[in-house]
Amino acid sequence: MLKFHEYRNPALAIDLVVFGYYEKVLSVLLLNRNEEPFKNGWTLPGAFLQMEERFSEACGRILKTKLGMEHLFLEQLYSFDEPGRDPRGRVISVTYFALVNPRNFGLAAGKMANDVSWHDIKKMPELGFDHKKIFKKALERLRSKILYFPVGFELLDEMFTMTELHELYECILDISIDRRNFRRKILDSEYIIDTGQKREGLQNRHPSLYKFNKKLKQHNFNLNVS
Amino acid sequence: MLKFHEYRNPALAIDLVVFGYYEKVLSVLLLNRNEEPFKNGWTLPGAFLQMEERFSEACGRILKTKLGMEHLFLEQLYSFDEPGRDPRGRVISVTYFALVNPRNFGLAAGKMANDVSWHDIKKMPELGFDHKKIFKKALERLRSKILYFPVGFELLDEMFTMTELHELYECILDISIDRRNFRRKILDSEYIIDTGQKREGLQNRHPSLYKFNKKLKQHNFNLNVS
DNA sequence: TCAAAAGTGTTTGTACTACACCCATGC
DNA sequence: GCATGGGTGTAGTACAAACACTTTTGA
Repeated sequence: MLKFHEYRNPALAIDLVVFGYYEKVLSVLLLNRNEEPFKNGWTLPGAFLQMEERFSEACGRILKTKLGMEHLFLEQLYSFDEPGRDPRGRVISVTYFALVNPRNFGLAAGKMANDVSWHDIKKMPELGFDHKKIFKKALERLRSKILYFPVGFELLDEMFTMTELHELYECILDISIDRRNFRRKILDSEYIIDTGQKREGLQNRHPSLYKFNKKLKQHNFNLNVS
Repeated sequence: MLKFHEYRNPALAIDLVVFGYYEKVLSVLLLNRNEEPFKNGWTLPGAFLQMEERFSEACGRILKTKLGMEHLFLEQLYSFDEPGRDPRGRVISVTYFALVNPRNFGLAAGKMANDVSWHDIKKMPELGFDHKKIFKKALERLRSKILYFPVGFELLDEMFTMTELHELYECILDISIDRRNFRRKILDSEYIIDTGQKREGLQNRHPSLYKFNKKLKQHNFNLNVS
């Protein structure tokens, strides 16, 4: 009897949607391919799953070797199966999305190596394979997740002002939210803690610096925005 | 150069969590295995993905050949990757959950063929592989989904009373919900339409029969229960 | 006329919305 | 003092929770 992997099986790829937030812009990391198919076109970073490898290990491998990143927030997104999605043959793609603060990886200038760069989600180029679809699904997930889970803290510095958090929400959701109501809701939810410190050196009143409340157990908050 | 599928790839299975609701009990379809591993143990129904097959086609194949069912509500759940989850070798499992009205398939008596049967979700046996984990994830998804999506209609007859819908929600969520507030909320949401007909032959007041409003476009309802 | 379930109404409290106003800082 | 954002307060409203009461049916 054959072992399972000796049968013909579809290849299994892991593809990542890595979101970064910097200077009031939400961006995604894209790779410029240097080989066919889609040579010189943009795609999401990805790799084939190794036989003994876990999904999370493959994600870590991609993040580290292709992007130089480690220990990011990762969440499985969806698995894609269209038979024609890769012109080279049948490839199933298990996708994950990741959140990163670009400043933690020295990519703040907006560019990395020649073949990797951040792209404003509002100015996305054409993407190879079915990666546009994957990207859309990831953005949808991020937008719904941020309403009931403190996802934003992965994207900001360890300490941040209320205004920075507010701008992040408005940017991701692409809506405007009343500054004062947002503030009250976030503070009531106990997701963040006032560090007692202030951001200094600004032209006007020095805002309080907050950090994420890591001890919070219950995620009993719902940002009800229309 | 080798084709992708000529490399060693993990096998890819599709496993299904099929929920059925009948006589105020939420159940899951389980298979009694007649071969190793887990011989004579219970598992979720599943199959290996064929090379040219889509996930949804594999789901349809499992539902039809093993369970004699067709055209069910299906939604992708999650993909599982633990290297040890199948003792025979590396197998990735892409899972789906399905909703079915058992009465539509003549399974109302609670039993089917020798090796397939409904199991009350409150009296689940041990499951082979990592299927307990998959089941738990499916139940979790069902419980969260029912709060903002009219998922229940897949489980009931085409026409149903308000009380039947109410009991379904209480059963799935495993909580009690005020009958009158539930009624108002559901009616306000316009998810269901009064057919004008009544259920007759009961010992007391004849309740209205409703059906799902298929024309409803916007899913603007949120059943806020604690 | 009684029991049981269906259907309707009402009070109360909470939480969100939409605002106005004051405070701290650098210039 | 003034411009600019940060921080606080409040009236109005909508909606959900927690109730009581009436109606319809079969026996």
